[in-house]
Amino acid sequence: MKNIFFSEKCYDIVKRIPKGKVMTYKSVAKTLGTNAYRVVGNAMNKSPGMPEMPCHRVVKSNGEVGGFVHGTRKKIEMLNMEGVKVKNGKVDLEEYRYSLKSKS
DNA sequence: CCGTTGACTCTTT
DNA sequence: AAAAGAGCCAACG
Repeated sequence: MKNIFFSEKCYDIVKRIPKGKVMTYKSVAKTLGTNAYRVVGNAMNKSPGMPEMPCHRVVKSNGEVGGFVHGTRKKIEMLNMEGVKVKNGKVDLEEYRYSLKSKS
């Protein structure tokens, strides 16, 4: 039993997203066993900036990139560099959506 | 305990 | 299709 903040769990999940894949805020929250998609976003925003923190691989459910500290546009370019093709500011979730069980 | 805050999501107009 | 409203829930003061 780990008594860590919800945010910490989010970071753990996000860090597990493989390159070239993306996860929606909702999926991350679901993986953590809750529907607090908002808290996931908040957690990313207040992200400590730890290394290997691909917060840019977390997107909205409708495929939009969402927000980013350096700007949404920057995030899109990063995703493209990772191999995720972003069309008109959107990601093909059908192709890049990634699922992960938060089994310890 | 209560109110505010959010890088969200879904439904209705 | 685009906009507005309602709903979701942890962290903070």
